[in-house]
Amino acid sequence: MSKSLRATRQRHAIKKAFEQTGRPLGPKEVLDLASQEVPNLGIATVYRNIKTMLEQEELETIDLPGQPSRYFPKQDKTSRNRSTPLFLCQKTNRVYFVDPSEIELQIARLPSNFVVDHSEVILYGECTSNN
Amino acid sequence: MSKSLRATRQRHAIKKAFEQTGRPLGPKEVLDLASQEVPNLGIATVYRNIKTMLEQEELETIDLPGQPSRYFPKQDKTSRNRSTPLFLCQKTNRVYFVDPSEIELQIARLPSNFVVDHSEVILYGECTSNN
DNA sequence: ATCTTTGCAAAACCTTTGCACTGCG
DNA sequence: CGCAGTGCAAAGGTTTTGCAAAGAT
Repeated sequence: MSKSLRATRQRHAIKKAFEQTGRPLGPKEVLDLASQEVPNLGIATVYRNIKTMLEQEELETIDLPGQPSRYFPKQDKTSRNRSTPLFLCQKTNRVYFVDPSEIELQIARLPSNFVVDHSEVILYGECTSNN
Repeated sequence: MSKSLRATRQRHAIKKAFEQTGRPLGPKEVLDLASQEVPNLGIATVYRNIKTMLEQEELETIDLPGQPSRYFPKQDKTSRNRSTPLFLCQKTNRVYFVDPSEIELQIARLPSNFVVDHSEVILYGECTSNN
């Protein structure tokens, strides 16, 4: 049984931030966005809500090498899996999802004692324009 | 020309720590190991030396999603290939370098406002035997 | 003697926690 | 009301920086 959650302005604003941007957000990004709606929102509240939403499996963690964790609303389990390619804009430090069908990864011969379970592709570059 | 570096006990102990373990180390691990040789070694000195060694390309950064940065002695200073694929054994948590020639990554069409600089491929799986 | 390097402490970050207060149910 | 949730400030944890002193060349 999941524990009772109350509908607060803060929680609503935080969810809205995730839903409206469509890309993984870090706690500070969430704070900035949600603060527009709830001015005195505290960063601790953001952290606590992210933690709760992770426990509820409403969010998933998006980790990139050398980067602090970001979070994103969990999709329908079929629509996206953990090997979705990611694009990190090195200018804005924003992360975007890349259409997996645009990426082809081929693995030839690895040493026979290596068995691959899954893989991850991360693109680094720059995004122009785009608010 | 590279800037002049002095041979200090601290720097020597830090290099030795990397060379003797043969695996990527984090700053705290380096401190613990090198402190055996230089008791009053400070963590700031470790950070500064790692930074210097990175600039000298004596070390390279090994970053994996969701894990703190570790550092590893660079074998070949001429091949500064930051997109070498990595294999993470999920059983031993060890990282191996994968021969890039065994990996082929093709990127079809991205949104026109995304320009890719470089990419990273991480394979997750298991390695058997191979101490 | 010069000038890099060090140790220490403080600062700068990021994330978590304690606590009294707010406000949902 | 009762108690989950919040804001604030303080506390941890990690990495960086300022500065006087140590030490390599």
